[in-house]
Amino acid sequence: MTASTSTRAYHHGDLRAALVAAANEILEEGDAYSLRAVARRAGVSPAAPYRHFADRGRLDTAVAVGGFEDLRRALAEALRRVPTGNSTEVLSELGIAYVLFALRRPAVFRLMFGEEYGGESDDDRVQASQQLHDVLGEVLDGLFPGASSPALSRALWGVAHGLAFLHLDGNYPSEPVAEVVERVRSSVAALLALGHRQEGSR
Amino acid sequence: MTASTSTRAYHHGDLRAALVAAANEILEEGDAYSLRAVARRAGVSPAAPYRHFADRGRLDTAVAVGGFEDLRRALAEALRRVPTGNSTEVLSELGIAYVLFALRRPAVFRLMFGEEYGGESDDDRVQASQQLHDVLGEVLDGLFPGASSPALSRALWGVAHGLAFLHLDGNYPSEPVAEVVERVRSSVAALLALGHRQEGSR
DNA sequence: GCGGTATGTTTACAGTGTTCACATCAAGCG
DNA sequence: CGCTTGATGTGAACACTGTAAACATACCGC
Repeated sequence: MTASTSTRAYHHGDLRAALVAAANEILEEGDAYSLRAVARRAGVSPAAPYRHFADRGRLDTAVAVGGFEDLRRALAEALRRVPTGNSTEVLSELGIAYVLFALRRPAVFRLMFGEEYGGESDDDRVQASQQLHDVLGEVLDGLFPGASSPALSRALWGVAHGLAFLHLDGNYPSEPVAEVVERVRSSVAALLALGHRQEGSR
Repeated sequence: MTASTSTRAYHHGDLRAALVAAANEILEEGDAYSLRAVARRAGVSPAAPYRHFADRGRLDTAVAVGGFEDLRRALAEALRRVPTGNSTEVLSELGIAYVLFALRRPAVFRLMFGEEYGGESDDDRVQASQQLHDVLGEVLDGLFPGASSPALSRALWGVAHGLAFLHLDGNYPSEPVAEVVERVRSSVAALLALGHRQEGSR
């Protein structure tokens, strides 16, 4: 009745989920993150996680995948909040949600994009982020019918992603939030205004 | 007669520089990166680096700062290669140089942006990346006189930064290089074309 | 030449990822 | 019902890491 995932309940009752949860707690509290610390918080021995994850990297991947789902939810919610049709506002709101997510859960965000796990090409992490990319593509398709292209969605994701990292890395202050929001908004606006000026060159 | 840096030559002859060099070697060869590994490659004891860096994090910072300088050089060179005046091409070339740098030295690039060293606010790393930011700002000022704004330079750096990370993280294949170049170019183009369409919305 | 200080070494400790032999529990089959 | 069997967790162990402290040494200014 409880869970129905592949790994259900034996001794502990879905460790693996408990481990991922513990990892998120540690990351959010800013405590030192390690396989052992996660195991400790979940109340199991240091070797226990190895029954569910081949690697410390695999645990990281699981946490990252969860983060991607959360991020996707955050973006979807932002979309619901904004009046549809106004492309500038929609794009701004998406970018803002993206950056704010990064600032709200910096450690998870870093885990999501930080380290590449040398593992196989079927890496869940890549797949999860690909899904996110697809969502953005659909939104753009709705905003700019006909003009939507992988190139465009790439570029816009790039802006949000880049801005998020620049904040995380201390290039811009993360406080107060209102300023961050304004920074993202003005960046998107500047970008959208750019096309006009392009003519002048040559 | 040899060097004239703050830390000159005592026993070893400018360790610190040797350590940073060793670190870069290790990172570029993809070997396991650690304080001890760096010390080993420099031929000194594991404790020796502590005479030059308070922390492993400080070593990382030094490596990152070096990376920022290299990146700035790479961008400057790209600027020299491109016919001035054509804004689209200049921006494309800059973005390409940025992304290619990330792909050429992925580990260093990750070190530059990956982990935040909780240290003081006068972090060299932040300062070095700020310099990079300023350079981009000047270029934009030349390209779009009057229209240049922090917002614009933020956005454009964001694009390059985001694209670089998306490649590094496996969302896009890093080979062949020609495809990467094309991907960056088309992203920039799509972005610059965006402003035109904006009118249609309302 | 001498003393002091910058530099490097040795030794040591706690913490990490990982492995392996072992214990235990759930469940299914006889 | 009892036994095997495989999935799950434990304990002890190994090599490695970052870091600290006490010690050694070489350079430099006096």
